[in-house]
Amino acid sequence: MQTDSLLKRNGLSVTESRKKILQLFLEGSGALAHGDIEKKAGEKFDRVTVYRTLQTFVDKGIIHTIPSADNSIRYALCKDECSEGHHHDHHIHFECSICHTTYCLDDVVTPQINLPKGYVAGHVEVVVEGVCKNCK
Amino acid sequence: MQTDSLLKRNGLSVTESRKKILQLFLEGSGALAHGDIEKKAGEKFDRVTVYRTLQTFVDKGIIHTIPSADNSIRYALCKDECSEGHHHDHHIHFECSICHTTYCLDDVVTPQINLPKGYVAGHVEVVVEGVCKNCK
DNA sequence: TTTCTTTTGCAACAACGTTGCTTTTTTATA
DNA sequence: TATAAAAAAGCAACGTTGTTGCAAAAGAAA
Repeated sequence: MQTDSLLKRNGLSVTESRKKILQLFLEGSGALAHGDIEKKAGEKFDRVTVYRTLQTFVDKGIIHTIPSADNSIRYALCKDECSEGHHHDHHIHFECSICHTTYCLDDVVTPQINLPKGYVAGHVEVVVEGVCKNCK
Repeated sequence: MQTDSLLKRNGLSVTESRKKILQLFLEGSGALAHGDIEKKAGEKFDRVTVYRTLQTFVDKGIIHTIPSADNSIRYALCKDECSEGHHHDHHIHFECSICHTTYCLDDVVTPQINLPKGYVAGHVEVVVEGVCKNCK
């Protein structure tokens, strides 16, 4: 099973909730917010478990967070380069203003930004809002 | 008074709370989260008033929101080009990972992003995380 | 000043997120 | 495969954040 090996590879014990939540990320195309997961998991798990599982996955580099301007952080699967305590999500994110799906555009890398003197750049987040290919 | 005319120019009645909150934005350099405002306004206003005032300011194009990955939207003053229902904040934002101040870098415009076929870009948000000039 | 309109504050509530602790599940090991 | 140790889940309780309806207060207009 795909989920089992992914969990084991990251040094996590294999539990029902972790498998289920990971499955949701693997089968869906878009990013998921905490609320989406609670709904899709079908009242099967406690809210607390969902919070803790998401946190664990972020810590292990299995998923990453996507910033938003509406106070609802979304999460999406990381590609292979991520590992514990070290995210490498150099791609940009796209939010469809019609269907509200959030996509990781893995092939579009974040641009180089020229900052004013004195500022040192670390991580760059780019979120593009617009209309996705399914909603045109 | 600066605040009064700014409010009037935007068709808003001049009230104590609006003046005070606007003042906070005018005198500070960084962006403010709802919580910051509640603290700085010194228990003078009801939480609800702060929420409603911020919403009103956003609607009128006086302030704009800055997305974040930590569930705490920040707000900052718009430049003159913004108006009701029409924000023009084409600048990028910078979050210092040491002092946690969020700056609007008004002179750095958002880059052009090449999206995959089928995606139509609307607004582009760029948030750079790093070390600011005061914390180096 | 008086009237009308807008905004504020309050109360109540709903959603979101966290923590400590007990029970259950998973893992490791015999 | 049975058992002990470790890890995770569930539960309850709580604090914070954000929303709504309505009465009281403040601001605008005349």
